[in-house]
Amino acid sequence: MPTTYSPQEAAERSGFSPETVRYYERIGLLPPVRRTSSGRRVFEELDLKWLALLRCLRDTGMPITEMQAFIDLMRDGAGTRQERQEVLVAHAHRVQDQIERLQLHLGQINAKIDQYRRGKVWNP
Amino acid sequence: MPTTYSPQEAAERSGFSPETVRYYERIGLLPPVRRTSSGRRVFEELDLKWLALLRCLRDTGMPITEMQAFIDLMRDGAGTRQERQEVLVAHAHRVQDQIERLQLHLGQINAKIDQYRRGKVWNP
DNA sequence: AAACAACCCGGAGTGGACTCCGGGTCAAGC
DNA sequence: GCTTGACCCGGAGTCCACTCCGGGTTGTTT
Repeated sequence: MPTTYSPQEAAERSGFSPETVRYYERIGLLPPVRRTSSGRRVFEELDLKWLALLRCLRDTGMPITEMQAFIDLMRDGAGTRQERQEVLVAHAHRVQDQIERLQLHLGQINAKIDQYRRGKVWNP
Repeated sequence: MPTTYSPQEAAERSGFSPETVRYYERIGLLPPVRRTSSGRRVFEELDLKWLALLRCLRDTGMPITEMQAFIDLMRDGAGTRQERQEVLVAHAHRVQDQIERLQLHLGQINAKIDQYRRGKVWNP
C-alpha cells in the first residue's frame, strides 16, 4: 500500500508551512491533492516529489509566476518536453551566475573582515 | 580635486536606481550626501564606497533592517569595532551556507536536466 | 459526551523593498 | 527667455510571497 501523509507531514517533509502548501495548491503550483471523503488532503509520494521540486526552484530564486509556467508545461504533457528542458537549462545558468556573484561578494566581505582583524577599522 | 558624481552617475556605478539611492538615504542606510547650494546631491568617492558596500550586503541577502543596524554601528564610531566584525563574520557564514545550498540545488536541477536529455521525461 | 487539535475555506491583511506621483525647482542649450 | 530634462520632496501605491482571520467541520482523546 502506498504511503500517505497528512498536510502537516507533507509540510514538514517539504520544509514549507502547511499554509504555504495550501496556498501553492490554490494557485495551481501544486496539482490538486487527493482528498478523503470528508475533504481532507491526503498527500502521496508523488505530491512530495512535486513539493521537493518546488522547494528546489523556489530556493534558487525562481519567481512563482515562472514556476507556474513550468508546471503548466508539465500538465500539457509530452509535447512540451523540449521547452521544459530549456526552462531548466536557463534556470541552471542563472543559478550558476548567482553562485558566482555570491562567491565574489563573499570574497569582498571576507576582505572587509580581514581589515577589521588587522585593525584597519575605518571607512566603509 | 576630488571627483564627484551626479545622482545618475552614482546610481549607474552602484547598480541601484536613482530612486533607490534616494530611498536608501531617506531611511538612513546611506549617510546624508553633500548638496549644492541649491539642494542637489553631490556624490563623492566615499559615498560610492558606501553604495558598493550596500550592494554587496544586499546582494548577499542581508535584510535592510540589519544593514541599518550595521550602519548605525559604524556611525557610533570605534567603540563598536568588535561588534561590527561579528556581524560581518556571521553574515559571511550565512552567505557560505547559502552558496552551499545553491550548489546542492543546482546539482538537483542538473540531474533533472539529464533525465530530460536521456528521454526519461516523466514525473516531477 | 465534552474537549481539543487538526483540518477546511475564501478573503483580507502583512511585511519587505522598492517605485511612482504630482507638483515644484534649477541649469543648460537653442 | 524659454523649453527641456534632471533633480527635489513627502506620501501614496505596487508587487511579491506569504500569513492570518473567522467561522465552520472532522476525528481523536479522555
